[in-house]
Amino acid sequence: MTTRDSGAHREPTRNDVARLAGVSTAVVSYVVNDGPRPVAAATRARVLDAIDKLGYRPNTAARSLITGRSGLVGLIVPDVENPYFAALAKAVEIAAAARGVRLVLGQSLSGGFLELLDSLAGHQVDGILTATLPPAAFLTDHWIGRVPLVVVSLALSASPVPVLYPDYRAGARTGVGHLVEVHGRRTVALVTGSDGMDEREIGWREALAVSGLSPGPIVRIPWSAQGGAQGADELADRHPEVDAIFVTSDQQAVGLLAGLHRRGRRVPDDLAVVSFDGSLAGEFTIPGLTTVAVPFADLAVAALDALVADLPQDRVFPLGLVVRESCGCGRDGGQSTASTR
Amino acid sequence: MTTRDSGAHREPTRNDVARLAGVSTAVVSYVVNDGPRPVAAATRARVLDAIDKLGYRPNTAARSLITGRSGLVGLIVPDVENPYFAALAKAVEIAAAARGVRLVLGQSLSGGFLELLDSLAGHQVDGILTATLPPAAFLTDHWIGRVPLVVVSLALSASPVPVLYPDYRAGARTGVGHLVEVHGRRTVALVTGSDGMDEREIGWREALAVSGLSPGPIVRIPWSAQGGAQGADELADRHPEVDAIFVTSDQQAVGLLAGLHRRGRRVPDDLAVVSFDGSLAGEFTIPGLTTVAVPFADLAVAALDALVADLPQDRVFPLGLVVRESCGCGRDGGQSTASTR
DNA sequence: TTGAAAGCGCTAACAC
DNA sequence: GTGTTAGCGCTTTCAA
Repeated sequence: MTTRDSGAHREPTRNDVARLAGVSTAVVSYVVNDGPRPVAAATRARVLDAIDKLGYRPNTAARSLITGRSGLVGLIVPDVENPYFAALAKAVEIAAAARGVRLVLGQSLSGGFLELLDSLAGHQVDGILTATLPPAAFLTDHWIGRVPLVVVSLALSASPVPVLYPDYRAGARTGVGHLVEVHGRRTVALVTGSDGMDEREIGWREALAVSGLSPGPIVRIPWSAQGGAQGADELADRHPEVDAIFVTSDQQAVGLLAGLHRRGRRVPDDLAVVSFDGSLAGEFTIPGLTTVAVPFADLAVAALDALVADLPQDRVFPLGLVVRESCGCGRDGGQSTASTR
Repeated sequence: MTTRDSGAHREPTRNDVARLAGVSTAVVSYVVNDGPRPVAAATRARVLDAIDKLGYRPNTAARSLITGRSGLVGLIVPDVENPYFAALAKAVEIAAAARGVRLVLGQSLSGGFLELLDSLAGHQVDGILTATLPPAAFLTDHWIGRVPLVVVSLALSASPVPVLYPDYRAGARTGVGHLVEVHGRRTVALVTGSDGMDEREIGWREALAVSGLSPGPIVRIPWSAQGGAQGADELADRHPEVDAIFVTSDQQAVGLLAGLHRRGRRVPDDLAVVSFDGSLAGEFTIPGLTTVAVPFADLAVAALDALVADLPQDRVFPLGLVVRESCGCGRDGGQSTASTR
């Protein structure tokens, strides 16, 4: 019933393989790593055979000790259960797997950010992706020159490490523009998780300004569905004039939709809603959530590239608009897409 | 702007620390590991000081080479973006972090299960938790005696490795029982992702039998929100007599709710719905989803225990009922809980 | 209480 | 094409 027979099965090593194949250990390495020296076909076959017989599996810890590379990358997110970070983690894991790299996951909710970094670095990860904002002082003082670090999905300016993120500003413009131009909404509220002016807020202002509209009310709430529900209450109570809402995350939108429903405000008839993320959370809401979609896969691939190639440049990614019903588009509007402008 | 100055900063090693502190490398180990030999307070202070000055961080790969333990555990899930597995991954990461262990995440969607296992084992993980069902032959033939493996959240019988899972059967009984006993529903359909009789189906049958009811229709759909929407169509089209639904996952329930809404069936008035999981997905649906809740945290802690202690026993965990509105309980029913019977 | 040294499994010169 | 061998950074036995 138990899994480990405590030592009964010592894992076979390169030595065992060499012995069984009747070759030197170096040759085993050459075969396993496909280099750096050539190996005769017959020899290679013998080695492969021995590997198979023994069930030999290279010890990456030992390899890592020499090469300095572990084939591990760290990903730090606040909370994987959050649909946004779940989508990100999924994409990063896929991109990493495609490179033969494994993902070490760390949640910043379960420990200090710095401890997490140290722990990951101690495990010899080849690099760390963080979607949690590192302490500002930390970035400049402590980390430079250590494990490659890339900040992903956070719009940091003047960062000492590479930063890759969706174009929050253009994305917000797209979403709000849709509300205004396609659906003719005039008073677009912003329901945001940010506690200060951020890129999405700027985009929201810009889209409104382009159409000669002034900004609607701003409702600041936590980055959660719960927060969205609060936002619905605040809007219903204090801003009856609002005819559309741009909300900064799908998760907040889910709570917002539920809250508006409870308050008897109909979406999209009374209030049109456009959200931000393109996560699974908004796929089957009632009504379906129109959302500005982050290109998770592209972001993940590029972030990993930045990590392994150690590319210095920041990158910004264009977003698409996933049109469902909450904006006022009919069911037949389907899931069409328009990219950010 | 870049992170790594290519060799400019060699990571300090135990040797550097020893030299700076004027002690032998062994002493550094004693200090770092707090054993196995005692160290004089003054010496320890010098070592600690040197560690701090140098920013020394033990290389776990090297340590792992000797000790055979890496401080890494693998977690295999089909897809982290799925709210159920996201909840599981979150709980496991938290439980692991509490033990000073890091989580290596593998998604079985992005590669073969066996390759994933081999890859994780190659990285010297101390054990592997899998929420993806391993190939049956594999479990018996290939793995025993290798890295400790624990199957989590899958009800396998007669497994050669430890299996930990929520009590699907009793959980289903609780959910269906609530529909029947509290809300007096008589025709309870089962909307399930399983393609054969599973524990949840048995529980559903049992709960119905207890009340002298015969099983309602069974609708088999994929484990996705999309699948739930299909289920709603099938129910609306072919089973108008149904007055309640027990659905096997929150994610399916989300799609089901949306589908029923689209078809004009009111929940809970026309149809009461109880789901299974207790994930975030059902928290802000319209109406709020009543769901049988998996104790993710307990499961995660126990699974890790099983892994490190190499405990042979299977374990089954009781579930609670999170009561919201989809079952017919009023809003004031609140989020009360009842445990599985 | 401290130090010297063997060696964990592997890679990659370097020699043949 | 293949073999020999010096370490990678670390733990731990054994001796001092």
